[in-house]
Amino acid sequence: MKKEKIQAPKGVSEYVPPASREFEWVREKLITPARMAGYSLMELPTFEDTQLFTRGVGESTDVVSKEMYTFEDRGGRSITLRPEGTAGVMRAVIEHNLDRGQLPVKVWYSGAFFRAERPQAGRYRQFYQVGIEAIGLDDPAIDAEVIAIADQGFKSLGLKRFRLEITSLGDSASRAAHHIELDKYISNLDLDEATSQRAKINPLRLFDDKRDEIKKLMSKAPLLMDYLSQESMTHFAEVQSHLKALKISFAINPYMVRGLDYYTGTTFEFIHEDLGAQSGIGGGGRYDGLMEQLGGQALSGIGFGLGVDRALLAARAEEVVPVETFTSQLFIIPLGAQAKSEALVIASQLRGHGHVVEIAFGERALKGAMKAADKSGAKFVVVLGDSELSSGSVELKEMSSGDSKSVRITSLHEAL
RNA sequence: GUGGGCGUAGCUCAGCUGGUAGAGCACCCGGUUGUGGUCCGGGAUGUCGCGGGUUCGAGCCCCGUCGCUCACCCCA
Repeated sequence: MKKEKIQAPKGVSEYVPPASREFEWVREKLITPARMAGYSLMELPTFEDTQLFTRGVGESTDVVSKEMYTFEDRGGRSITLRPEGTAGVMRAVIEHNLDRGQLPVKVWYSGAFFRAERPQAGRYRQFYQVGIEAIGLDDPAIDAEVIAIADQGFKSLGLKRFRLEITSLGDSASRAAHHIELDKYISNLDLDEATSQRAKINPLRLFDDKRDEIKKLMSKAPLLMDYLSQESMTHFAEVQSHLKALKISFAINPYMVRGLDYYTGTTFEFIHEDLGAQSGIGGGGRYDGLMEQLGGQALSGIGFGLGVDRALLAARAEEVVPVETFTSQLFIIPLGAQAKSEALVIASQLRGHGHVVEIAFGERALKGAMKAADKSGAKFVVVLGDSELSSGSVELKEMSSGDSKSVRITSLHEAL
């Protein structure tokens, strides 16, 4: 009797061959620029004390208030699957006293994150992000470098149809002054219930509304950009001049809103043009009060999170995903039991020399095995039968040309 | 959480006004004994997402449910 099939939980993204190779490729490309800029790996738990997020990300945010996977563990502790990466990094930096050493602390991470949202194109309940954090520097140059690292990651994938938007959320004094004026402005608008409710939680959200009538209403609203303190303005101007020096094009978007409470100052977003509603492929910014909020020193920080799933969708949309990112060099077809045993030994030795080697297993006929070799994409194939075993040499056949030459088994690793 | 579309072989899909399933691709085997990609021949495969209901009879109709998908919302 056939048992009922068990399916993956709703809305998760998973990658199986052959698509998993594309995923690996994207993730590696996004990580590389961070490594090359001297960032070190931070490998953290996927679940944390719930308080880390309520306190770090902010209870008023949608992410915390309605999108977290929270449960009680067997010891009665409240645990949450991480919905984002920065809070966890801060917690670990504080816990391991990394902030007591040389600054800045520069780390990168990569892994799965969880949000209980309604799935749609590019939005999953378990998704993958690559991120970096640079902690303990106020220098605008580090802001530019962080942005440049993300930009480099996307460019190295071959992406072209994306843009960078930046803004400054200023310091807390700037925001407080603006908040009062914005509230005053919004209170005079005629809004529906849901919208005014959103405005109450975060008035900046209205700037992000997609409806034309709201856009129109908000077109004369006071902008945070106009309330920036002298310091914030200077900082932001320097970030921009660094970006220009780096030849990274950007647009200032004074309407940009980020959904996490900790952002301050420089804030940015990478948006892809071919992705539909979920077009943000990466984003980040400063979070100058976060560490203190979590019980650490009052150190500033800046970082980003890049969506691996979305970057892959973007790469597919632009058709820049390499066709074959994995091919073996040699495919060995053994004929007979003794040859099979010998094939295992030869393959093992060649792999020791750094060659990618596959063997035809099972009892397939030679023709079938050749087909398998062809499909594996292997560059070379050898047939290993009785005559080869006794002579000690094989015909090394190049699949693309069909040419072959006689090679001693013992010197195969040089011939490859 | 709200709304729209969809769910038939591994994949892409067809299936007329209800009469118990098909194509292409992929896969496997073979085309005389140990060499692939083309060509030819043959073959396996579906509880038609799941559960109810209407009917003599349902892949086609109705209800529910699960999932996928797109948008709102939110964001990576």
